[in-house]
Amino acid sequence: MKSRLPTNRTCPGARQILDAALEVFAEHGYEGASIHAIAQRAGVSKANIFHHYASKEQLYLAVLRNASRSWSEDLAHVPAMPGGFPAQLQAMIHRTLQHLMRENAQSRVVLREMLENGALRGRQLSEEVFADNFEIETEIFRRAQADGNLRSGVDPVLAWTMTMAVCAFFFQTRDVMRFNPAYPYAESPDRYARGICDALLHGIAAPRKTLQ
Amino acid sequence: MKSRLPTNRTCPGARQILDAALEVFAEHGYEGASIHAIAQRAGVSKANIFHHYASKEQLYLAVLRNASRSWSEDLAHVPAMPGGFPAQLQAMIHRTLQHLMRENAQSRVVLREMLENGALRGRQLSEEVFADNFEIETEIFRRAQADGNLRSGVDPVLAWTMTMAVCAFFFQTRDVMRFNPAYPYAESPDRYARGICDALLHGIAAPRKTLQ
DNA sequence: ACTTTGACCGATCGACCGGTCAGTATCTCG
DNA sequence: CGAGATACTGACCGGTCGATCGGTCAAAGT
Repeated sequence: MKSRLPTNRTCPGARQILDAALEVFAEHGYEGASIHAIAQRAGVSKANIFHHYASKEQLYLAVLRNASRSWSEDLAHVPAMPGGFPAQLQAMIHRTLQHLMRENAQSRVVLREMLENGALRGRQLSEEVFADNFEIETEIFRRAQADGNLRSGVDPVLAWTMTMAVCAFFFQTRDVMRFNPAYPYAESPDRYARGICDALLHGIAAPRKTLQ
Repeated sequence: MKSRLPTNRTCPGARQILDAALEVFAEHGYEGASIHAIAQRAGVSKANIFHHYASKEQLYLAVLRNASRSWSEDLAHVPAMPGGFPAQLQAMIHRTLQHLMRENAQSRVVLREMLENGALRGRQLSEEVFADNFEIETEIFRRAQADGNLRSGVDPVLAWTMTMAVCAFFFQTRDVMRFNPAYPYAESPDRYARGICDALLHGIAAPRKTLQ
């Protein structure tokens, strides 16, 4: 009988297939990824893939699920980190950037899934994951506002959005920006994180001279 | 003989094909878009597409070129807008968000092309467009810093990056966020633009009480 | 020792892919 | 009225797609 899920944790073949599928999906997208290419990279036969996963879509969903879990696990305990609000924001940016770059393929698949809203493939899945992380991470900003560390006029949701946006944008444009000599951050994400954090906290407008 | 470029400005068929291709490419990506689907949406035969465009890739590049030109034209005269730096930043954010949403399909194709760096399809093209807009738009921040309106500790390039990031992120996550009741901005981009602009200018950190 | 089970494979299916080609309709120019 | 160029089409090509088939093989159960 055909198994609908990776049958066993210790089954080596299914894991190899999942890893290979992650890379191929990340590189070519869902439609551009062929089962043949995945099978080749995994070193198994094409038919074996359909033995472990019911269809291409199920395999893709398994990859998405894996990536989402990895993201949640990696970012979950940021709220519990020590230090004041600036230190936590710094940690959040640093962690997010680091995860995006270390788990490059996973990040690419997830981000791509969000852009392609038209396809209903992993929409519910990404909504769930997004909502989960949204809940956890905005809590940091809400608490900071309650503690008087986030400016009272700023919506915590907006602050979270900006933080995530600068991280995602860096990751997405990095490969293009790398060849732009006027953009110095492609190779130094740490410097980017520090600059972003400072600008986010204290703003980019010059202080009013009348008050200085 | 087969024409390698859209032969004539006034030829109606080529224009219909280009429009249909834009939508299909935006919806399914390069690999997922089939010539058959494009032909159907354009109301022409499949072979006719290859009469006006030498190949699927040439058609895609024409779509990309069109989208890039549209973007540049729409955003080019932001630097010349009247008002101080805050007003210009506001205008830049507003214009960018508005263009992303009005030219939804074009924006989606361009953004997708940047994420898929692996494919060398329109990489050179997107690099050129990116570099062009980069040059024009960062100039706003450089001039603001020279005029003493951008805080001296902030890199103009970083300020531009943050501005573009929040716009792109809003556009990309909008369809997912729409179903998140805790996210109030999906349906009100103007409110988002104002909030972002304020937070960017004045920061999200609470003012030091010792100095207040 | 015999059966069952699940991992795995080569061969193959029908559908669809990008692309070609011969041929037709339409228009322009002389 | 032709002659030639262009817009356009239906039929078709080789190849690849996701998916299925019958079958092999080694390990586990009894």
